[in-house]
Amino acid sequence: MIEIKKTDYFDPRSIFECGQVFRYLTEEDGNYRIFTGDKTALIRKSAEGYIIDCADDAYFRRYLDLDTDYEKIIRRLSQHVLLAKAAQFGKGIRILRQEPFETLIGFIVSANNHIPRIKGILQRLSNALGEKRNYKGYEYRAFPTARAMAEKNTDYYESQGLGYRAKYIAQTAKAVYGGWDLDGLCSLSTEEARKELLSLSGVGPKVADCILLFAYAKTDTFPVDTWIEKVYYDYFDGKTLPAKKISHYFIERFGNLAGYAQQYLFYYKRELD
DNA sequence: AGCCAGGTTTGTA
DNA sequence: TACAAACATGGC
Repeated sequence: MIEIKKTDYFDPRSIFECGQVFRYLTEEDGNYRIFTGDKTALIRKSAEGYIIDCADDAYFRRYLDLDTDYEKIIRRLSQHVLLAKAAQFGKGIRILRQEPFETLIGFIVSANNHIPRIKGILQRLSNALGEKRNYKGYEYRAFPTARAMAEKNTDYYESQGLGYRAKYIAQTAKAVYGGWDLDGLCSLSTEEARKELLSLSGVGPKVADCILLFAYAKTDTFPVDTWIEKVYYDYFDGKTLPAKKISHYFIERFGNLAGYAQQYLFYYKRELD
């Protein structure tokens, strides 16, 4: 169990609804039930702030990025007028450190897809292929292992409603099970790790950047999707630019804070439009 | 009813 | 290298 004192810089709604993660449930009382790998936790409000009910404090402390100083990050980003506004709006966000394989599969599924549907697909896959787990009487499924996913073929994933992504998922799961070294990316530079990820089926520039940011905490990345394109058009330049150049534009300005900037801008745009 | 989604792949010049 | 079309599905 982890206790978090009331602070501006931890808000479950912002953290889980900001688009970085797809495996969580909101409960009627406003609690968040979260899943990562084969673990679960319940985040609930308390008089002093929040309680993280979980079996492994050290794991969730890292997962929730509790040892990073977000006040400092926001102060630095706030030199830019729009980012000051966006960061103020999303100040409760924390960039999760998610499981690499789960993040990889999740963001392949995310391509050209709606967030509610992505969540549904990942839940279905977990229910079908994930191992049963139990925490304090709460039954749930782990995210499927690479092995479990590699045992299924394209046809299976099509039957699960993955559409044309079925092939990418089948191929990439087999690659990882066959020894493609996800863990090895930790020790690579952002640029090198990105290049490696791009060799996987279904992983293009945007998905690679999301994996680097949300699983490896490589914050010198700036994933560009349709929403961020709108942000750039509406607030920065008044014209469209290729995704690669938009990404470059923000990384030049914000360096290793670019990833945080991206999340604040994404959340701001998506919630306010 | 139709648009569109946290894009990638494939084909073409 | 750069750009366009094709791509499955279902939530809204």
